[in-house]
Amino acid sequence: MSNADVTGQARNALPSVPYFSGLDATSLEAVAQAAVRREYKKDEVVSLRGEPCSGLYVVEKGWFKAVRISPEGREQALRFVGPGEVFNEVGVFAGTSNPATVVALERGSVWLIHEDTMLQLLDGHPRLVRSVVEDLARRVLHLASLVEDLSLRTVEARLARLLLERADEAALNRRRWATQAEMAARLGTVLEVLNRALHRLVDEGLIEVERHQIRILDRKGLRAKAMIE
Amino acid sequence: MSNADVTGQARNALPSVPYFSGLDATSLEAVAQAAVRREYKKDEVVSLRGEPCSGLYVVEKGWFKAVRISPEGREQALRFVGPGEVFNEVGVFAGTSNPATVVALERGSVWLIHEDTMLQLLDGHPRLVRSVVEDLARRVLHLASLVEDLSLRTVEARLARLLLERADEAALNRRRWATQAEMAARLGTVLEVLNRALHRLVDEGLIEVERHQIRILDRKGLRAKAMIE
DNA sequence: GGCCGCGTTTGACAAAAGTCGAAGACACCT
DNA sequence: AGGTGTCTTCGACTTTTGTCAAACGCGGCC
Repeated sequence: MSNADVTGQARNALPSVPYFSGLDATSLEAVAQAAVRREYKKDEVVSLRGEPCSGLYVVEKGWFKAVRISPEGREQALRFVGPGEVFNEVGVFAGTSNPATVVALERGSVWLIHEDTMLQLLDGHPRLVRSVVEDLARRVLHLASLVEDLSLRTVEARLARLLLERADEAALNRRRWATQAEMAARLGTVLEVLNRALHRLVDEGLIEVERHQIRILDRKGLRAKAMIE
Repeated sequence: MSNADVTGQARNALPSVPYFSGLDATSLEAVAQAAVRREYKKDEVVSLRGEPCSGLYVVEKGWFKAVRISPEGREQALRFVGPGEVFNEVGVFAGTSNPATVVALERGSVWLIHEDTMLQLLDGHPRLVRSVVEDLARRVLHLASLVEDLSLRTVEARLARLLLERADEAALNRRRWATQAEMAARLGTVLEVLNRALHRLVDEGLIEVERHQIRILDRKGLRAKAMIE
């Protein structure tokens, strides 16, 4: 594929990304010119924590996770990122190395934009500034809740919260990669503990677990477990 | 004290705050006009988590802590804030309610700036934008490390890290309000657990605890405990 | 169909963290 | 100097979480 084709693809894909929605045609073109496409297979590492900042990533296709890993190999997921979302912003805007290790959960692709491009773009693009600032503020909010969860709630309560939060209607459809091990990493615990917590909720009749979905039977009961308020 | 006097004070104090260092005279004047001064006694609540966003706070004097509190009353400190620093930015820039409860650790004072003032200021002030964006990115970084700590490290390892991080030279001077209970809240545990961890480090000859300072005897040993790398 | 691999489930156990109750030490106030 | 309240220290105990090892189930592949 020629260079021009790739830029054309970028020109096509980027405007629909919420992050860049406020950009004028000229700037979008500049970003599209500067964007590089990358593809990843399941479990491939996109960026490694501590490495020199590689730039801003925009997800085109597939899902990715950002994690911190302990010396012993335990994993804490910081976030999961899907199509249209952006990651590694923190490294770019704090001017530091990559803030987390990012791994592909399935086959997927991203656009990589060099940090200088982003930093320059910040001047004179008020709508982009708003996007960036709001995005960062929301990330702080999300991490603060994660801290609160880890520090003040049991695994069971965290699980109940997760289920309530992510279940539209009465059921939560699990993606192919959303195994119990991934859920455990998200909640900051291990597979076995999560599994037991899940079954305790089943035994109490609050949820029902099936092949690729979890059904919520008793929202009120879950809320009590979640220790909301 | 008259209104003019108060504004004069603000005009005097704000330019030395790093956050506002990039602002031109006209904008600084606008901020000074809009700033309200507040005083707090020890343990007074400055802003309450979940309440409508009260604006951006700039610390003039004293120390404050931002915390999340569980229904049972356990406390997780998110950060400690001192003179020249800013808090509640996240509520302002995410457009949400107050992200955390903030309490005065000692007698102190702040300047309160209404959120609209800040949001308007963002347009056309590139240096302020840089400050804000970098500040938020650093806050994300800090919380990510806190998450990593809580999830992947024992209390003892967290304590060792805290000591290494905050001990300039070989000693760490504790402020009057830095009791073991506050340290415990910072590390996400309770008084007794922290106390025991502290004494384990003493017994192993890594540190020495005195009235208002902690002396580090063996940096290398501490680093091993901290599980760095 | 039978084998293989991944994800799930289970039990027994170990370790870390949290709770309760109480006593000691110290700093500050009168 | 004595008393009071906060901060610190300690012991015994409970609960929660993590580890290890093994079996099970289901789907895809030869």
